[in-house]
Amino acid sequence: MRDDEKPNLRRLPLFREMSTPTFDNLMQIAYSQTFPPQLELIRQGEYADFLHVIIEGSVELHATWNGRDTVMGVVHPVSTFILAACVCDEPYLMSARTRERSQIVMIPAADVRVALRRDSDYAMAAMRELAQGYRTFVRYTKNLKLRDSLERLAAYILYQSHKLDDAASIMLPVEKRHLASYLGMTPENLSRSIKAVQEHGVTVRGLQITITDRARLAAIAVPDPLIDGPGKITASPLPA
Amino acid sequence: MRDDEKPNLRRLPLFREMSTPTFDNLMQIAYSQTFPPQLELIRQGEYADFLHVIIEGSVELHATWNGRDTVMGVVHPVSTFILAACVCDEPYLMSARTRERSQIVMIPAADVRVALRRDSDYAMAAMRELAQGYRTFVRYTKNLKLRDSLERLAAYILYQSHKLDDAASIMLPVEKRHLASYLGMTPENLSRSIKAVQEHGVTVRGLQITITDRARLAAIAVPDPLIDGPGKITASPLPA
DNA sequence: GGCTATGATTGATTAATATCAATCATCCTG
DNA sequence: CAGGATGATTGATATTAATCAATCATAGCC
Repeated sequence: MRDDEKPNLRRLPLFREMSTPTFDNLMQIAYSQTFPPQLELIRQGEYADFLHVIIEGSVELHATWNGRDTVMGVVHPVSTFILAACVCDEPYLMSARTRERSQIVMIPAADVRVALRRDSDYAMAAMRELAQGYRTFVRYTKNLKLRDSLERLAAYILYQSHKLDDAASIMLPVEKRHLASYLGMTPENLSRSIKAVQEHGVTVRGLQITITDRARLAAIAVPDPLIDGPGKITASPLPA
Repeated sequence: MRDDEKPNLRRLPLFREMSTPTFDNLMQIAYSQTFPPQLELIRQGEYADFLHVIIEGSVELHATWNGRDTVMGVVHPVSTFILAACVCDEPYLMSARTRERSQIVMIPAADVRVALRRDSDYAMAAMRELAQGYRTFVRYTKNLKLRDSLERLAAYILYQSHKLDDAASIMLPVEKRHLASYLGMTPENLSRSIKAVQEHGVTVRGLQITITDRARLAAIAVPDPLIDGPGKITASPLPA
């Protein structure tokens, strides 16, 4: 991989605190690659060969069973994914595909495990990353189990706005049918929920959503940091 | 805490590989307590004061929002819970209550964090525990999003049997309404699903469930280790 | 510009699940 | 043993969400 890409990685929480020799060693065997859109990077069930770090673009995590498919999350730069599978040396539980042209750094999982054993600061960072990821998933599950679909949409809008300093207007970062799947509903249902939520302090035009009455929207969403997350402080990590 | 309780803890993956001084030090400040049934040990939103280890009994993890409540999991001996909150030094995302009279060892979270920094083997073990817990939650979420309620019940029965060496007959380990909540449905709905599943290779009397035709049941459940877990190999860890 | 592919929306319908109300077991207790 | 609590079940109904089918935008693209 190119030298000018390394500082980006070095800034990541997972790599920030590791020793320089360990980092340089990992970087020598890591390689960087740019993938076209819609490419399946990882298929669930395969063994974890590489820790992936997304540098540019975005990657969607999804899961399949018995012919059905659901979006589990989206990973944005700069963060790692499928750390858990690498640590456990077990099969991936989710698949991953690029949503757009994306640059990914891949580090062989075996080398990651060696580095973890050798560098305790690195292990601490990995531990924190996994703990964050664990909590992200607990919140996601609470959202699914405790809110119905209209409430989930309202909370999603409110949270997206909150991440942007409570901006009144936001653009949906993904196609609507992918958002629908992520929120645990069908595209048709999302369409109707979008119509319904416009009775509660929101106007929608295409992918642009404007909050006209935050209090009314919040009355539906009942935002809660124990579900929606801490706000604009950190990027959400999503290992696997 | 009593000396004769320590070997039980020492056997835990999380404590097995740590150095003896670190372990002894932690044990000096840890204390063991027996709680009555139905006692709220942890309330979601509070800050993580203690890492909890369950020695005897069982503990239910649940989550609350806007007056609704849902069961997120059950923890059995010997395992830890709410590790993630301790590691992150952030509020608990779930509440925990004893299901029966239970013995719990509590280790101050601050001391756990110190021990993690000092003992890299301990950090490695915590990392693995968190990775396992993360994966457990990914599977749980996949189950909720990809299967409908009858399929979830069928998979649950099949998996409980599988954990007991494919025993033909199992006893439900929890009250039905708690199982219903865990499986993401109402008690009434579980009742009807139990009736429905008896058309597919199962007979139920009270809490006892007998599989009469495994293939027929599997045709509904479509068991998958990427959702249901690895089988009878390990106890499922559930930190937080 | 018209054509085509893709995704979004809408309407009609069905299926799944929740809710409400009542009854039925079961167990515990006095 | 009767009475009372608790949880399970059942039936009727309402709500929610999924499915099916069609239409509608939009964005390339020739």
